[in-house]
Amino acid sequence: MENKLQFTACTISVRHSKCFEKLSEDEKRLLEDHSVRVEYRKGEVMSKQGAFPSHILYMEEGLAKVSIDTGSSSLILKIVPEGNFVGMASVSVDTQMNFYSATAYIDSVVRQINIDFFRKLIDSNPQFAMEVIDILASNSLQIYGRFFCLTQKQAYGRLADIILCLAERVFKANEFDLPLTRKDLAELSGMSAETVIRMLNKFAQEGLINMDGKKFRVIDYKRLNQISEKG
Amino acid sequence: MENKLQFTACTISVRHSKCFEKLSEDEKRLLEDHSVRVEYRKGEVMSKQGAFPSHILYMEEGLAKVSIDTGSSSLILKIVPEGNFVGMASVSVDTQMNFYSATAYIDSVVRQINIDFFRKLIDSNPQFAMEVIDILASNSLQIYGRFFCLTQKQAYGRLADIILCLAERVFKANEFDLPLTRKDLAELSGMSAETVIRMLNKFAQEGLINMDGKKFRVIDYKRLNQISEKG
DNA sequence: GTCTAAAGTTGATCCGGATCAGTTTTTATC
DNA sequence: GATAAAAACTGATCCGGATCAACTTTAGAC
Repeated sequence: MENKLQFTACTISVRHSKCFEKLSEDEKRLLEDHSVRVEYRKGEVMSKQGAFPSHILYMEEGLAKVSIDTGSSSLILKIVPEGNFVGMASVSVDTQMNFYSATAYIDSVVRQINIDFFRKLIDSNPQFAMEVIDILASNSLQIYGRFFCLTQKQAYGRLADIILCLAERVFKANEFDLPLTRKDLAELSGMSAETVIRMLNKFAQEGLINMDGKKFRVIDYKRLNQISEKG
Repeated sequence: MENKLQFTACTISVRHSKCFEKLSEDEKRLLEDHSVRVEYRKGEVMSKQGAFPSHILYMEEGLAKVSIDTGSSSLILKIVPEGNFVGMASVSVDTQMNFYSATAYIDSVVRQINIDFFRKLIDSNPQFAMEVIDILASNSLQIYGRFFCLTQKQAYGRLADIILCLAERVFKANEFDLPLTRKDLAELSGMSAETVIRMLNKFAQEGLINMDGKKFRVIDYKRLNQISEKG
C-alpha cells in the first residue's frame, strides 16, 4: 500500500457534503422552514469576519472564497464550491464572532440555516451529527494540506497546485474560462500578482499550459504535478 | 463591542476538552475498558504520519507536537498540552491514514481510545457528540490562526507569538525552563534555527526577555504583544 | 573524567520573491 | 465609440531570512 500523502494548495473537496441525506422527510421539511435561500452577486461578501455568526451557510450554487483579512494582508483559507458548507465553526456555542469572511467569486446561491435549529438536528439525529463530524474532520485535513503547501512549497509549486485544482476539481475540464483575476490567483497561491503573471508566462512558454486572457488550457498535467510535488 | 480578532502562532487551547464530563458513569466505565494508558518518553513518536489510525489519542500528561513531515521539511500544525486531544480527524470513517505525526516534547501519558467505541459514544450520546463537534470546531479555528500567522507575519512577530504562548499558556509563568531546543523553537515559529538565535538575542538585548541557556523569563509583555501584532 | 555528538552561536553570502514604477491592454460606463 | 478605471504586464531594485561554514559550549555515554 502506498503510504504517500498529497498536500495541495487546493481546498476543494471532491465529494459533496451528504449530511442532508441523513435527515428524515419531517426534518427536511423543518429545515426548509428554518432556512432561507439567498443570492449573491460576484464579489459580494456573504459573511463578514468579526460579525456575529447568525447562520450556517451552505453553497447551493456558485463558488466562494473564505479568507482572513487584516488591513494589509489577506489569507484564503479555502474555496467553497456548490454542495459544501462555507464553514461550520459557528455550530459551536463558543464561537462569538466570525473568524473569517466569505466572498462570492461568481454569482452564487447560499442557503442560510438557523444555527439553533442546526444544533437541534445534531442533538436529535445521531447520523446527522456523525456526518457533521465527518465534514468538520475532512475540512480540517484539507486546510492542513493547504497550510503545508503555503508554508513549505515554493511559488512555482503553489501555482501549479492551484492550476491543477482549478482544472481537475473546480471546472472539471482541461480548458476553462477563469472567472478569477491574476490578483485572485495570487491571493490563492500566496504570492504577488506580478509573480503570478511571470510564472504563468513561464508555464506557457514551456508548454505546460495555454493562455489567452481568461481562457486557460492545461496541456502537461504530468509536469505540473512534478512541479507541484518538488516544491 | 471590540470586533478585533487575535491571530497567534500559538495553538494551545486555554480550556480543557470537557467532552468526558458528558458521559454517564456507565459510559465512563466502558471507556476505561476500551482504552489504554500509554507512556511516552521525550522525543518518542506517538502517532506516525501515513500509518493507519487505530486510536483516538488524548493527552493525560505532558506536551506533544503535531506535525506534517516530508523528507526535507516539517510543519508543526499545533502543540498539544494535557487535557486535549492529539487529533480527531480519525473519527471520520473516511480517514484511511494519519495525516500527521505526533511526537512527545517531554515525557507524556496518552490515553488511546478505540475508534469504533468512540464513534459509538457519539452515536448514543448527543451531548457528547456536540462536545466533539465543539472541539473540532475550536481546533480548526486555532489552526486557522496559526495558518494566518505563519503565512502573513514576519519572523519577529512569529517568534514573539511563540514566546508569549509558552509563557502564558503552556507554562503559565513568566519564568520557565524551556524543554525545547532552539531548533524546536525554529520549527514552531516557521524559520531557521540561526534566525531564532539571532532574534532571541535581539529580544534579550532590548530587554524584552531574559535568557540563560534553557532558562527564560519574559519581562516586557506589552512590547512583545506589539511585535506580535505588527507583523 | 574523557570523549563524542548534539546544541548553540556568529559572520558572510545568497536567493526567492516582494515591491515599486511605469506601460499597455482590457473592461465597464455613459 | 469616447473615457475612465481596472487589470495585465515588464523591468529594476531591494530585502528578509535561508543557507553555508566555521567555531564554541553543553550534555550524554562509557
